[in-house]
Amino acid sequence: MAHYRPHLKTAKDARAVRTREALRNAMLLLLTQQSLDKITILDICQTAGVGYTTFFRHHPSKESLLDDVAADEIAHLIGLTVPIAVAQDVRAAGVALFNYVDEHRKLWSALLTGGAQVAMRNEFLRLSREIAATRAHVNDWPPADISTILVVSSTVELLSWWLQQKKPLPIEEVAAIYERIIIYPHVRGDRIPPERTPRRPRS
Amino acid sequence: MAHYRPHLKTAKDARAVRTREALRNAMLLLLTQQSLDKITILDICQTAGVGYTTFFRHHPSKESLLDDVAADEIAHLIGLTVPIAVAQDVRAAGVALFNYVDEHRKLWSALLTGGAQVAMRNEFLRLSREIAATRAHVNDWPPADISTILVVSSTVELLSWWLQQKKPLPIEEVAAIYERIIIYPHVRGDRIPPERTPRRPRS
Amino acid sequence: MAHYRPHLKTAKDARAVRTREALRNAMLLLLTQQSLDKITILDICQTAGVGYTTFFRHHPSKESLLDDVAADEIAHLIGLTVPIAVAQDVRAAGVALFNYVDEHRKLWSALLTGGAQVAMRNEFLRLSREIAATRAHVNDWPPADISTILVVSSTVELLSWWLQQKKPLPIEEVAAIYERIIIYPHVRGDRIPPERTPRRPRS
Amino acid sequence: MAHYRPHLKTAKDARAVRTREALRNAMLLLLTQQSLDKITILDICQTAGVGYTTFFRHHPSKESLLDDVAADEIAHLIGLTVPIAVAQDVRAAGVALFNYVDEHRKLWSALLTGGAQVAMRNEFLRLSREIAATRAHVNDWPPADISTILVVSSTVELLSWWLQQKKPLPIEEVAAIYERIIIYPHVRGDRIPPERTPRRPRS
DNA sequence: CTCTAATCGAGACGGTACGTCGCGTCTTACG
DNA sequence: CGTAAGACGCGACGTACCGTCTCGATTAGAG
Repeated sequence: MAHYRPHLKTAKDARAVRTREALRNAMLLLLTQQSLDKITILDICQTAGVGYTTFFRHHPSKESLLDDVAADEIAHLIGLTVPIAVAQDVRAAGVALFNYVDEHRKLWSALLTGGAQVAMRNEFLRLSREIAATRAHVNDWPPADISTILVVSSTVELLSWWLQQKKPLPIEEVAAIYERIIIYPHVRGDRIPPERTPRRPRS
Repeated sequence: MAHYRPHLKTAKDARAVRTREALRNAMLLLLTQQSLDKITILDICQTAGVGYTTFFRHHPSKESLLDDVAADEIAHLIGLTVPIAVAQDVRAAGVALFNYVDEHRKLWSALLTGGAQVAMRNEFLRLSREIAATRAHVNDWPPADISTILVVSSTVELLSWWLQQKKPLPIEEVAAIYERIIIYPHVRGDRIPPERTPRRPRS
Repeated sequence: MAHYRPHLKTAKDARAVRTREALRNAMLLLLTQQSLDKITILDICQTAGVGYTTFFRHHPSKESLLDDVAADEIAHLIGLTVPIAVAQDVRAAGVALFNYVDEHRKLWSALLTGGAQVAMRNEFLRLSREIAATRAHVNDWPPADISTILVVSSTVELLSWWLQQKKPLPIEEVAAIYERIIIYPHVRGDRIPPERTPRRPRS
Repeated sequence: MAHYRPHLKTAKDARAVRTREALRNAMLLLLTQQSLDKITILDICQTAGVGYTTFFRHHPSKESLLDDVAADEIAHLIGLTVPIAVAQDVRAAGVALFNYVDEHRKLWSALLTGGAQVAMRNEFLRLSREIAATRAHVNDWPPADISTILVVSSTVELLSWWLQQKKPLPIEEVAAIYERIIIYPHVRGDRIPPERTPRRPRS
């Protein structure tokens, strides 16, 4: 967690805990209403019923607070899907992913459609890279880093799009998109060197 | 009026043209040095040798100037690739795309790696949607809009990544990624309904 | 007259004359609506139906235009009253003064109650000093200059006040104030002891 | 809120008090050097060693600061003279007035000859009207309001003139002008026949 | 159960950038 | 080819928000 801890011994002070909670809720509430960079620290404090200075006792910036809110969630999400994906069941991983987001739809709507999408993408990417670094690369093509980038950014885009739909696609369908469009092209076997790739797939 | 918009009939006033050009160049120069939101309107004006107020006679905001710079370029890029892609030659379209960007590497580095990536993605998306709206959808799955979003955002991510590499991949290779990872999953014929998709491609 | 003459040969150009007239009228109109320093040159030009640049062909500043409007009027006013006052008939001078202003009430209201009062006071003072300089001082006490200042500023204040009254005092009465309160203390020549003056002129 | 008004309860905050004092002093210093409307808010802040924004936390405008500076002084001045004048000793009131101004010559020079004369006249008039409203009118002629206006504006003119003289008149003399020319015509109570007043004090 | 020290709220402060307005100059296009 | 339109540089304004700081009130733990 990236937040600033004013005094180590007060980290579990009841008041401090309450303040932190209020700040997180305020951030989430405001994210449902306006874009991250339209939200001012003063807004957050007033929404949270917390003094302006107090904010800085806990976070050096808005982004830090957002990370505080988001990091846990993202870590959870990743922890939910990666193991399944590793076990080669991409379809099940996708379903788990969208199920989880659906169950916390309000939270994720705030995080992904409320103007924090870019920050979320970056945090997501950061965590994903950490995980990717610990694992052997099953494929050397495409290069690992661009794969991570494309998977993460596309996943975020898909989630964001899905959450914004008035009549969202059934989980089955969006998970299929996730699997077929986003993940599948990357995990496909290494049998097709680009230069031998047929120009038109179906020919 | 919020800002003074030069009259249409003076749009070809030599001074105004010169000023606009200076602003565009200044923006591009500054984008190579720092992120968009670190760039100050005053910075732009001083770089361009233009009065602060004059900026607002041409643009209501930095973003507007960036759009002005970017829209032409993006339109050009799209105009370069779409026709080829329509002609079913995705590989050639990719090569044309990366060739063009490579030939204007400095400009595109500024636009994509200088902190304006998000704005570029949005402008790109806007233009792409306009084009998509004019064309019949060859596939109804995945839904057209998410396809557009994923293609555009992934393309921007790939370009951005490619431009940032110290030793960039050869155009052939990056075009292959573009074709195989980004485009191909969307244009693939209806021969592989999701439910029949083998869970493990190589099995 | 203090205005800037762009081209000597155009001084009597019909168009130039028309423009000057339009500017003067616009100034007077605007003075009835707002204070002098709220009036912008652009306001004047638009009201006059004259190009912005054109203003500066005739006047270097708003104040110059105001002087142009006012100087003649003030000179006229002074020319009307001074001779009578010199002839020792202060009462008649006052009546003449207020009669003239009353006959041009609209103009003078603009000049004195429309926010140009200070400028008018200064212009009035300037002209009065010129006249005072040409005349022998009948009294050496109080010092001539402060007498001029007090008479001019008080006269302007009285006129301004009178013009702003919803139910203005009859000319007879205001002329009495002018005579008894403003002029008399300065020209006092012992012949009219103030205590014999009826407190209310008509009594 | 247009500008931030420090809360009443913080009115005695040491920092705020220090800032206000610095602003007042800066205003007075600058008034000795240039006209009020040549003085920039930035000038004031830099002279006071105060942040630009901070100015607006205390005053909505330069004029407001000037009033702040002036109101106390004017109130003091009025408080000094009115009681004596009420006690019918106009001469003593005048002497007290000019004595006080003389003792704070630097301050009053700034206020009256530094380009703030009009603002001072208005503030003076405002306060005088408040006082006049509380008192019975000894005379019904001339009308009370024009009397107040003439006395105030003439007093301000006289003070301003006096302070600008290279060789100022002795207090005795200027107080005589004040009494004979400005006050006497209004309070005329028959007891001090003007013709007995020495035309030149020393004669 | 008080007294002292920490911690909180409130917000004053210096600062940077913004977008606006008006001025007076200077260039340009048009009749 | 002169004149009216208006683009321009400039400087001041007033606002918003930032992050730091000072202050007074509240509270908690030590005596």
